[in-house]
Amino acid sequence: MQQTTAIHMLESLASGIRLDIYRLLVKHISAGLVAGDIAQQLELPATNLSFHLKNMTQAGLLSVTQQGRYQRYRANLPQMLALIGYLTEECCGGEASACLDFSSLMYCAGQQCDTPAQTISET
Amino acid sequence: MQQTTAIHMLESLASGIRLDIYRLLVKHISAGLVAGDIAQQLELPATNLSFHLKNMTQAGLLSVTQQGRYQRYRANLPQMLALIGYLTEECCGGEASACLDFSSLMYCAGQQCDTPAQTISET
DNA sequence: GCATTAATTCAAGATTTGTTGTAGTATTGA
DNA sequence: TCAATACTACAACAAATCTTGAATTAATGC
Repeated sequence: MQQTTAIHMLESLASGIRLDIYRLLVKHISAGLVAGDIAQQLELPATNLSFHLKNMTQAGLLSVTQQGRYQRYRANLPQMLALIGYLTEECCGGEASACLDFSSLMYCAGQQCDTPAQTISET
Repeated sequence: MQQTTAIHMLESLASGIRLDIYRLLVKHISAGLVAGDIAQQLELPATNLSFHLKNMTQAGLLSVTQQGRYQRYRANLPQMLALIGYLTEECCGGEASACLDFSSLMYCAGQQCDTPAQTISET
């Protein structure tokens, strides 16, 4: 990963609204959400949401597919994994796995999930 | 992790200089580096480096220990892991490990490494 | 064709951020 | 005590970012 790519991703995520958008889309990793749904769930004006969605898409955080007049957004998890790899590169002199401990974390990565995430329960 | 904490970490990392600092300190995960060494390796004026180190420390990305008149900085990897957990929370409806694939990544996490990283070879 | 809905683009103002130079604090060693 | 070193704090200007409202494009259904 290039440095500029990482910066764009981090800049994009470093905003309360965009962080909410990203985390919401991670919860709906397989199906994604259309812009209107996101606007409704996060109570954002369409104009402002559109600004942030464009920002995140250009940063590579999200992918978009058009469905008629709807735009369906999804979190780009492989790209997030690449960012994490960039951030932790060359740790322990290249022997990264030497001090790895992810057991207590709740992740979801690799390719898209095959198990659809339909249960929405954000407080 | 609170949202404000995550934002501060991401804001802090979303800068070319601070990203370089962080990655450099990840390479020296166990021993860390004093401010002067960082300034020398990244060719930064002391004033500017100090500004960024303070920013990163306040964001929780780095830890500092005083050694005489030197300040030794280290990357706070557990905090980075917490951030990653926050970003990927509730993926796949809570069944995060269902679609996990970290095999191709180079990580270093958990507590500090026990194997010192002395080999410095940034191009 | 025409009205409606979904989403984006554009311009403008307020806020925030980054860099630099100067000054200041604190530790070291003679 | 004095000078040198390591690092930090402050002020100020230039640059980038966020939000909002009005206008625009595109797809749908009658």
